[in-house]
Amino acid sequence: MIHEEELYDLAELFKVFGDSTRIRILYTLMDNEMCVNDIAVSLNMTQSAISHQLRILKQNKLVKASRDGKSILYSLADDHVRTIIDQGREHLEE
Amino acid sequence: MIHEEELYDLAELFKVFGDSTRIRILYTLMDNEMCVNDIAVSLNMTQSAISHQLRILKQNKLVKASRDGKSILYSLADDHVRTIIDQGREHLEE
DNA sequence: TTAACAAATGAACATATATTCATATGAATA
DNA sequence: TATTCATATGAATATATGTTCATTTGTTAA
Repeated sequence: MIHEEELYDLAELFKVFGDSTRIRILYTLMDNEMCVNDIAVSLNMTQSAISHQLRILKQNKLVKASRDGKSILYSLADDHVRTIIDQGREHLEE
Repeated sequence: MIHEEELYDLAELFKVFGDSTRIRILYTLMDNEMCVNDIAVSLNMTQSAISHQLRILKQNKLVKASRDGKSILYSLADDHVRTIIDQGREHLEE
């Protein structure tokens, strides 16, 4: 049984996955952790745009950050990210 | 390996789940199939708003429709809907 | 065949949100 | 400690999208 409030939280969570920039960031981080600027270069977007989206991903506990010298390395927070993406892919494959 | 285009499709799919009205509709349909008006009453929304959202859900193959007398019954298209929602819930539970 | 009714549609509006641009922040290292 | 550099932030703008309202569509049942 799901409560009304939980459904809103669920929608919020999926909304985070429902943006191409964010999901490309998540995909980029699937292989290895990366710093903000490298992600920006990799996705051919500005540092600012990536930083804004990383904040949302971090708020929703989909990525985590750790400092490495001057840079901050981002990586996937846990395996749910992969699982949720995989389920989505399975749905699309039909 | 995921292609760029597939990532856009994934974002589109999750965008569908990322709206509270749509996810409430999906949740409502988890128990049993329902007609448009009953969904509207159940969620305390207009028939039009529900119909608009059902169209998006149908386009993305998350629900399917079948006629029953004057009404049209909607139901979940397949088990991926449940699985994706369940994965989202698991993430939230932490 | 036609009246009635449920659902679908389209335009308009309001709101949410992604990106840009300029700038601030803050930790590292010289 | 001062400077440098990567990242974060805030305001502004443009765009996307959800709901409403009025109306149309299309099927059922009389």
